[in-house]
Amino acid sequence: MSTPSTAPTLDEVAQTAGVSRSTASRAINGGLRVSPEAQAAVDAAVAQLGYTPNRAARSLVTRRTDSIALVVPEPDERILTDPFLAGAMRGVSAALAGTDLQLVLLFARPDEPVNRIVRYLRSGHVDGAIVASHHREDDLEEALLASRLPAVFVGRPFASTADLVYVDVDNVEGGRIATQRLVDAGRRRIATITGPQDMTAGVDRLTGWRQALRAAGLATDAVAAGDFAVAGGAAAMERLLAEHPDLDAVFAASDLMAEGALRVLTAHGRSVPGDVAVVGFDNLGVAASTSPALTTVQNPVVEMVKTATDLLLDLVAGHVVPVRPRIFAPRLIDGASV
Amino acid sequence: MSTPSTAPTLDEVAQTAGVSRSTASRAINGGLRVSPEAQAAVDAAVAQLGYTPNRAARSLVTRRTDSIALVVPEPDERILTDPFLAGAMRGVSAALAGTDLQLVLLFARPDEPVNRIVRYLRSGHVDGAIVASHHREDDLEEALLASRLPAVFVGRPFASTADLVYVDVDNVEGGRIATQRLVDAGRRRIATITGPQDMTAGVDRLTGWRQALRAAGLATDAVAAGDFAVAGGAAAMERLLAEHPDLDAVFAASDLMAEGALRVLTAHGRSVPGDVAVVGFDNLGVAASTSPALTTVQNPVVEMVKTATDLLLDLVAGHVVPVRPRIFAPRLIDGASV
DNA sequence: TTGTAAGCGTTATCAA
DNA sequence: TTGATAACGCTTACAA
Repeated sequence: MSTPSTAPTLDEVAQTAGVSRSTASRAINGGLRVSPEAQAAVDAAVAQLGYTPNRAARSLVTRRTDSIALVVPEPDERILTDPFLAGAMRGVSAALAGTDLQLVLLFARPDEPVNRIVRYLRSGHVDGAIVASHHREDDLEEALLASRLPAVFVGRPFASTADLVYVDVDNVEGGRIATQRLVDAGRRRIATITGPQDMTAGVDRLTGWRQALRAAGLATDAVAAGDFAVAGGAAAMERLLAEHPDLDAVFAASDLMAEGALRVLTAHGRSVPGDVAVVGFDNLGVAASTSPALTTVQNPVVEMVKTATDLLLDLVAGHVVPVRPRIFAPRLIDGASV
Repeated sequence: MSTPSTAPTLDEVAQTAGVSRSTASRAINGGLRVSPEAQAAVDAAVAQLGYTPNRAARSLVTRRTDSIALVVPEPDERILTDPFLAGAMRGVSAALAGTDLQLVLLFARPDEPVNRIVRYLRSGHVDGAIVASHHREDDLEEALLASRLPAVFVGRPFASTADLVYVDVDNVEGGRIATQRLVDAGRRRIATITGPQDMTAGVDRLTGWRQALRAAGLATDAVAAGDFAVAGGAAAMERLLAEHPDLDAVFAASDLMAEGALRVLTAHGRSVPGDVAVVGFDNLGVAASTSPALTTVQNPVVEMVKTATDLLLDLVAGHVVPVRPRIFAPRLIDGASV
């Protein structure tokens, strides 16, 4: 009669404890309205049998899964090694530390229809979702909105912003203060290496760069497209040097790209900051370890994502959450590259 | 009567399609033994209602969840930005691409009892688990073994190896060929920067280094402990230079540590490879972008994890999988640092 | 090929 | 405080 291959059920716990299934259930879930004796008996039975509640059965009736998703675009090298994603994971993880919620990481593979992810999200596997660093063509936004699943975006979405809850750093302002720093340092030929233009962070930081230059009456034609990664930054720097050999400063929209730019500048015999000043963006570990250390803009990813998670938990709990962006202020971090 | 707030159920689909619930179920799950007409009617109903099966209900009866876990030690900066984890994710993701299985990333937080993770794994949320880069004190090994959940380890576990399925690269051999390369290049004072000694990869690579040096009759006393990360590698290099100023080569047990070492060497005015030759380990993107590019050892993480995932899927399917390690051969990659 | 009916393991309602 | 009992939404023999 001993079949240890099957996991123990609530019924067996109840039987072992000598109480009814309902009492056992109550004892296990907080122990409200259950006598000390019954509680003790159930606790003992649980320990003895090594009982673990079956989540499927539980969530079938409670309609909760006690896990939330972090949706990330594609599982490629660039995304996965970007400190932004690392920060996002740490933020979620930190926000979930107190609770007994689990984090589920979902990759929205670019080669598959977005509705695969949406189907997964809708099928009741998670109570809510945090969507990070999505691209324009994703249109996860409408799909999620339509699904009515509690969701919070990290980074301003392209569309439907009126109905979506999101957190973000003020990327325009970030680009502006980064560039202003270069202007203040007396630089006059200031280039930029942009982020992907299908992400709002890429677009906004470029806008900030432009604003600062216009305000200073400087030219805004030295632009090279990057992809937030090191190699892309290096390639962009090569192009900039070829097309604008007179440049005396560069604002790179990510520290990784700035790192690539530094290498290229060094290889071309341009000293930093002597010949060319460089400002990056993110300050997520990379900036401090380049040489020279980068002057950069603080991107408070961990705090942002922590906030996003807290918001999501509120939504999941059914609380009313005002639908307005939570915008974090960027802050200039001084390094030795300006 | 229209309550769009509740998700449509199989019953509604069946009703709309004019068939029984079982026929609807069959049509949705592969369509075996269902007439073309019924199939068409069900398909239409599904589309019209936007039906998604409730996973909890389904897995309650099938006892499958169609998702597998990737268990990673702690969500700290070091782990998250390590290309190893990125490679692992890509490997799992690639292996899962054909299937409709989902990847669930789980962090085994170090400050919490390991049985939290085990409880989660046991509670029926996933069909199996891949455990990557675990530490000695984790004792996830016994816990998982006891839980009878299908599991495959990436990286040789410390204990119970007889009963565990795992994949790994031959780290001893990797450390050996890396060091042999330095010996062959005529280096005689060869130091090493080790990985964490609570991980088998760290221990084994050090063993390989020692083997090569002993075989060559060289001293094995220039050892500095690192942590696989850049900063740790840099600190270790500083110590090595202080204690063994005569060293002419370094084997770093990871490319990230090698990168840190390169910086320190440069800062101390030691040329690479002129004064000091350097060999790293991993070749997961970092090696190619340092200057000089690193000579390193290929760590086939993506393939390894892909294999691990395939094994796991076999286990989950109930196939008999021989319990023996799958060991991948390391390969020396030539850079310009030797 | 189709439908009936019996669960899967929980939680929640309600009377005792 | 406790214990029957009825869901929750689905799959799957089994019978038709």
